Amino acid sequence: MPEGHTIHRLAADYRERFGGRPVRASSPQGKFADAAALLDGAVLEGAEAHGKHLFLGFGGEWVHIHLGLFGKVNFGDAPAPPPADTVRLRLANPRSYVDLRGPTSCALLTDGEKQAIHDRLGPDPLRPGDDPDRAWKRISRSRTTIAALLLDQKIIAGVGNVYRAEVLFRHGVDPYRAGKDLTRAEWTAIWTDLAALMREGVRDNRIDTVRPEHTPEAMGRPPRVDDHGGEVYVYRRANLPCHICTTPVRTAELAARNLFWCPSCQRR
DNA sequence: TCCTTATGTACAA
DNA sequence: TGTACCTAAGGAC
Repeated sequence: MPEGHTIHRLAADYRERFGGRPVRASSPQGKFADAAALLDGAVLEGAEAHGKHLFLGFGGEWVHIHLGLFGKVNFGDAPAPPPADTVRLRLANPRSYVDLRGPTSCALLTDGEKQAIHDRLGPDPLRPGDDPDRAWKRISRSRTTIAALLLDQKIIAGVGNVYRAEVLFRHGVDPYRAGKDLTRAEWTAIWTDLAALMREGVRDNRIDTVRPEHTPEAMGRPPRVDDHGGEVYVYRRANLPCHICTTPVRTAELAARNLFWCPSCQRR
C-alpha cells in the first residue's frame, strides 16, 4: 500500500510506539545486521516522512526506509512473536514491536545524505509549508503528460498510481494532456485536493476518493467492494462502467505503470 | 503448487 | 525501454 499517505502514517506510528525511548534492534533476515547491532539500545528521537521516504532519527544518524512496491511494515503489541526470516529490521521495546519486510532500501544515513534526498524530492502535499509553485514551475513548462509528471517524485513527492488516477478523474483531466496545457487554476485545485485526500488517507490508512454523491447508494447502484480496500472511481476498474457516466473505464500502460481513466469524464 | 500481479525506483544500454 | 530487486496474496490448476 505504499503511497505517500502510508509513509506519513508510518512515521506517526513509529513516533507513537517507539519515540523517546531506547529500542532493541535486530535484522533476522541479515541484510541490515551490522546497522541493527549499532542501533541496538539507541533512543528513537524522531520519525519523518517526505513523499515515499521514511526517516527514523537516532542521535544524528538516520535509518532511511523506502518500501518500494513490495515493502511492508507491521506493528504489534509485546510480546513479539519470533520474527519471520524475511524481516529486514525489527524494533522492539517493552510495549511494542515493529517488523519491516521487503523494502527497496533500508540504510543508515548521515544528516548530509538525508538532506540530499530531500533536495532531490519535489514538494509533498502532506508536508506543511511545501510549496505547490515549485511543482507548477516545472509542470507548466513540460511537454510530458500530466500522468507521467504526477508520478515523478522530483516534481511532486508522495503521489503514487492510485492517487494519480483518482485525482485526474476528480478534476476531469485527460491523463495524456501535456503539463504545459494545464491551467494554473487546475493545478492549484489538484494540489489542494491531493492534500485533502492524502490527509484523509493518513487518518484512515486507506485511499478513498469517491465523493458522497457518487457512492453506490447515492447513485442507486449495487454496493461494491474494491479489493485494495478503498472506494475509488477508476483505479483498477478497467472495462467496468464509470460511476458517473457508465462509459467503460479505459486502461493503458504508461512508463511501465497501469493507467486508468474515463474517456468521457476526462477531457483534453 | 505454480503463476501472476502489485499502491516503486534505479540503473544499463 | 527494458530489467533487476524484493515479498506476499490471490487465482488458476
